[in-house]
Amino acid sequence: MAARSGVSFQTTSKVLNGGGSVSQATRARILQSASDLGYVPNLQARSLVMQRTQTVGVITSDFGDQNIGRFIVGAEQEARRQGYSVVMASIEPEGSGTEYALPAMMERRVDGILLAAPQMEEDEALAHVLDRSLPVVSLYDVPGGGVSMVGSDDELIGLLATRHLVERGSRVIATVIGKRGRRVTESRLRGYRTALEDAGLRFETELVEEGRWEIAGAAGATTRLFERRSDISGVFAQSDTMAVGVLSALRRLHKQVPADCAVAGCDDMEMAPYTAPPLTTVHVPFYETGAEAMRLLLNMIATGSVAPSKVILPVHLIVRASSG
Amino acid sequence: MAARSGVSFQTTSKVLNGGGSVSQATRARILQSASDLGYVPNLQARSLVMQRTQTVGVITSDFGDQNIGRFIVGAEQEARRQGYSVVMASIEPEGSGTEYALPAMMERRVDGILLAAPQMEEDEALAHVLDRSLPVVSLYDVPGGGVSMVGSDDELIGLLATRHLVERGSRVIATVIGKRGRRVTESRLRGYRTALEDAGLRFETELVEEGRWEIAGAAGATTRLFERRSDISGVFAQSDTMAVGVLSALRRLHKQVPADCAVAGCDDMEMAPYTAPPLTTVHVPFYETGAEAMRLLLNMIATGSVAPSKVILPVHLIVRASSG
DNA sequence: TCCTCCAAGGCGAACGTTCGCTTTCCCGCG
DNA sequence: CGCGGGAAAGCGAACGTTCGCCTTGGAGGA
Repeated sequence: MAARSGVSFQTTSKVLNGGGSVSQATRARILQSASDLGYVPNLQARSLVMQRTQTVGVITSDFGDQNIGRFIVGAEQEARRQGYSVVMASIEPEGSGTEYALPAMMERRVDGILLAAPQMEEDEALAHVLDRSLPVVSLYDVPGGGVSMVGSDDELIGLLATRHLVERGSRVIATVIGKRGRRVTESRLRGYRTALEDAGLRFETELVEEGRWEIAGAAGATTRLFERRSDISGVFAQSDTMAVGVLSALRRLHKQVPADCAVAGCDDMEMAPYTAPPLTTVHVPFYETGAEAMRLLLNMIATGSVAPSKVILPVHLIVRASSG
Repeated sequence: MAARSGVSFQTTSKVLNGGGSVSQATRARILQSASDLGYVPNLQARSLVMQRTQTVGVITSDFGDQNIGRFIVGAEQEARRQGYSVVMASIEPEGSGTEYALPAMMERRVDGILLAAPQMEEDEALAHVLDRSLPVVSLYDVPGGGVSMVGSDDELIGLLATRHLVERGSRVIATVIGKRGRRVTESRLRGYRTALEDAGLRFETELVEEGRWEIAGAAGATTRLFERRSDISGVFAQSDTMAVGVLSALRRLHKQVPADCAVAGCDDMEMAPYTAPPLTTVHVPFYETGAEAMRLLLNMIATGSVAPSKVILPVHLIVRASSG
């Protein structure tokens, strides 16, 4: 292409990204032959010399999951707006990511990494790997800290939902929780407990059942709860997906919602207004969280800073018929 | 690192990817200092000389969408299994992808592209851009053809669902369709029509309403359908998501499902067994479709072939309470 | 007339690899 | 003792860029 317009290839480079001084005539000539020949710049070569790839890595557990999907849409769109591309790696639910995803990202020389996989909380090796002065933002807790985080106040989420159930008159309130031991689970559980105690109600472990974030799991958990205690008049599910399982189990038990038992979830999934009955929930801004996380990451990349920070996005209660 | 173990960097290359002949002693020495120094190979440089990036591009409309999310999980996992990374670009619902996503992929010199965005059907410029002898597989129709496709038989999907409604005794069967003009929509509609005519029922345009793939849209469509015809006793929704909207609207109209009106959807989303009542649907193997598409793409890359082919994956009816 | 200056463009190096060839050295054989 | 051969390692080039610096040539001023 340089040959075709009769100049050195360095001059074409000057034209294509604005630097140097080139006369109007040759500039036009180069641009012309570039489009004639269908020239496509090679980002590999460019980033080899520039030492930056304009690419960020996103490590995620499962974008089949609605919430994580929305995180990622937000993140990807923000990256695109700022001229970055996104390389994705999803890791198995049990996998740590340390052994595959992270090395793959490093080999590709990504400029930064966005972590969107809850199971990385449990990966102790992670903190060690991440010390490499590469900007990293996570949507979940990371062992050892030192990594920036963007998320919502999970304790507040549990508190808002449970307090609402209390205020509408439920006195025996159960909760279906996610995976035990995970930070999200424990925080939301703490909020639930605080709301109960604020209202002078006792926290009882027999009112807590594990649904493992699954619909079927939540349905089973609900059945078990009612086997133990038939006087339950409110259930807080730690996700809307699980709330669907709760509603389904309550139908099978011939409980009227909300007359016999109110239900509240959290996350505010797309279908929440269309469940039977429509689901009371706490809205969590997944899309915004993803976008904000990416914004933070790109900012760290631009400024070269690696100082960890923490951003908390607001949540709010949405009351619908399942508790109204 | 070469310096540290006292050999030329070319020799280290031989060690690291098995070629050439290197003595045990130096091999060990090199491996040792590689791990000491935390050496990470640079894929940019490698692919610059190798002329292949071990990366495929995935262009998608929205992984917030459950179905597309599952496509992509399948595709990503298959890519990973074969040692490929995935670069993602999502395009706006109205956007064509031609102006942003494709150039971005070409600049990154991906080895192949997987198209997972239904709106690309409408992009006439696309066929032109794709002629570049790069392997491409699409999950949706692409104008101009010449691109490999993996998907399901959408006409059969419409046929199975509608025929089931006929067989269970519904005589006036309406359908809530996706976005008009899109191939999926038209194919599923054709299946619906065929099933009706096979049973000697008339196809009536007043029994067809557009839900635009949205829950709210489907709820509105259902309301409009019943305003026109109160004798509808069966509804086929072109997606399970829309079926949720249909069920929600029927509740508001105080119609019993399935007694007054049966409902069937398609896609078999995760929540289908937990709607009220559980949803009859046609299972579509999204995960497998994504995996199969990626398998086909990587195979085209490996063999250097660009001959378009077409793979159709099987679907089957799942009967649940909404029609049972 | 000669010097200076600036615009336009060229040149060489570097980024981190792979690959094909060449060189070195030692060993065994005739 | 000389020679061939093979294992081990080095060397140079190439991939497609960016960047800093150098060269050229013409215009303008003293």
